[in-house]
Amino acid sequence: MKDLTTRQQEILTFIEHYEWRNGFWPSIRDIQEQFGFASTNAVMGHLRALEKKEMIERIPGQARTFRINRPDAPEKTEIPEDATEVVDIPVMGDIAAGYPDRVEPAGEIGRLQVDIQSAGFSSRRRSFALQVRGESMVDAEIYDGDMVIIEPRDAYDGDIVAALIDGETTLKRYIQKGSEPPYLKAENKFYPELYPVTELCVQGVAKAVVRSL
Amino acid sequence: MKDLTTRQQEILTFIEHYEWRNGFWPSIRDIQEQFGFASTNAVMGHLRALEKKEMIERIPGQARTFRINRPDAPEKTEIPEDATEVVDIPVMGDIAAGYPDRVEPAGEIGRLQVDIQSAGFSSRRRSFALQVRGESMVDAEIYDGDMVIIEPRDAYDGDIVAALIDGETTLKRYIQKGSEPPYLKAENKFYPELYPVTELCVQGVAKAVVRSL
DNA sequence: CTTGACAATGATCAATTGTTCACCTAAACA
DNA sequence: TGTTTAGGTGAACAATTGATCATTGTCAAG
Repeated sequence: MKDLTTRQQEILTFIEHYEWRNGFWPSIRDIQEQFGFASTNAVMGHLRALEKKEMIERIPGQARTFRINRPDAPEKTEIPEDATEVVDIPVMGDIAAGYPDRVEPAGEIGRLQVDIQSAGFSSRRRSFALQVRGESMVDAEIYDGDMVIIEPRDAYDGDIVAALIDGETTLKRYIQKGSEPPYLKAENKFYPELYPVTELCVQGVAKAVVRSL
Repeated sequence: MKDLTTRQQEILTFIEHYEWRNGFWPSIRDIQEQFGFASTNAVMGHLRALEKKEMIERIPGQARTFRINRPDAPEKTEIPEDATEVVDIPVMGDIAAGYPDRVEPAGEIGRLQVDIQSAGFSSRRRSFALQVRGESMVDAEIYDGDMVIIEPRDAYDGDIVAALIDGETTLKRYIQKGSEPPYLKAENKFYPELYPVTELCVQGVAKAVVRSL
């Protein structure tokens, strides 16, 4: 929290508090009412400011769609004093690092606990884990049976991603040069590159690999 | 999960999954698109069914306002094997069990860990805790300094509630007989009953009391 | 004295989004 | 055979809700 004016801080707090109490985000007019503004535009101004300062994200034109950028969690009051910071991540299924696959089933099949420092990924984002099947990423040191931790977001060139390609999911490196259409590349010379026929939809970017020994 | 048809289960799963991935709830048309329905009404039918079966709650007319009634959590895979199930609840301030009070400050001032079985409250709802000040609830075995765990929801007659009455908050028993206007009652004969002048707004229902010994 | 960030009014517009009406099919049921 | 339940189409409607225009005022910095 740097550079926020009092009002902006108040608005941000209200938005977070509202979500926490209600389970969904407030509308512009909910905020307006809370602060007694006579115009929705007062809220809009503050939201724009908060967005410019990267405290929140929104989806233009869509109702009640906020995302709060917590500046890498104030790391709560660490009551579970036992160890280093550990996050508890749901395992959502498995994913093929090989040839593309049926769409992985939704739903949680287990949980994985990861030490946050050693895994090298930071925030309490909505990450999830997938178990890798196949050998197509071995040159990137990702082996059959490993767990990859996926952070849902857009990919940049070179990221390793979980992607939906032509209706099937797979774990591959994401390649996008200039304005050319992106494609997927295996990290194993025995596997081919994958060019999407109809669609290529990135589900998330791999942030860490966990291997149980 | 009882009595849900396949379709209804699919819809419910999608809604939960969408929230988990995006941080906000889907619109009707988001769901429609996902399942390839030609009409939003197909979704409406299922939502009505899910609501009748009390799997979800919604706020009529408002956008993206879901609430999922998890049938008392499948109590996840208990990886933290150390003890009995413990929940970690934020302490949001204190509350007067006495005469009504200034509005309690927003924001977390500490954390409380509670054994879930012994506290007798179940789900991972959005509960929070408040520290009690005052003696007005002593006949209900709630004493000065106790922590009450509040579950945000509407109150029924007889519930002990954290309520905002005429702009001030207090912890009292909520009385509503028939269609008469509700009022608040202390559990201590030396304290009067409280009838709202302008407003009576229930902030949540007390589900448990925790007393550190 | 002007510039610029911050805060807000008031009115209006347009898109998103929930809701409803009428009507249809197929399976299950009694 | 009629009836109910689940699942769906298609069109239209209206409320919610986000976005934008023009304007006003304050206050501190240059």
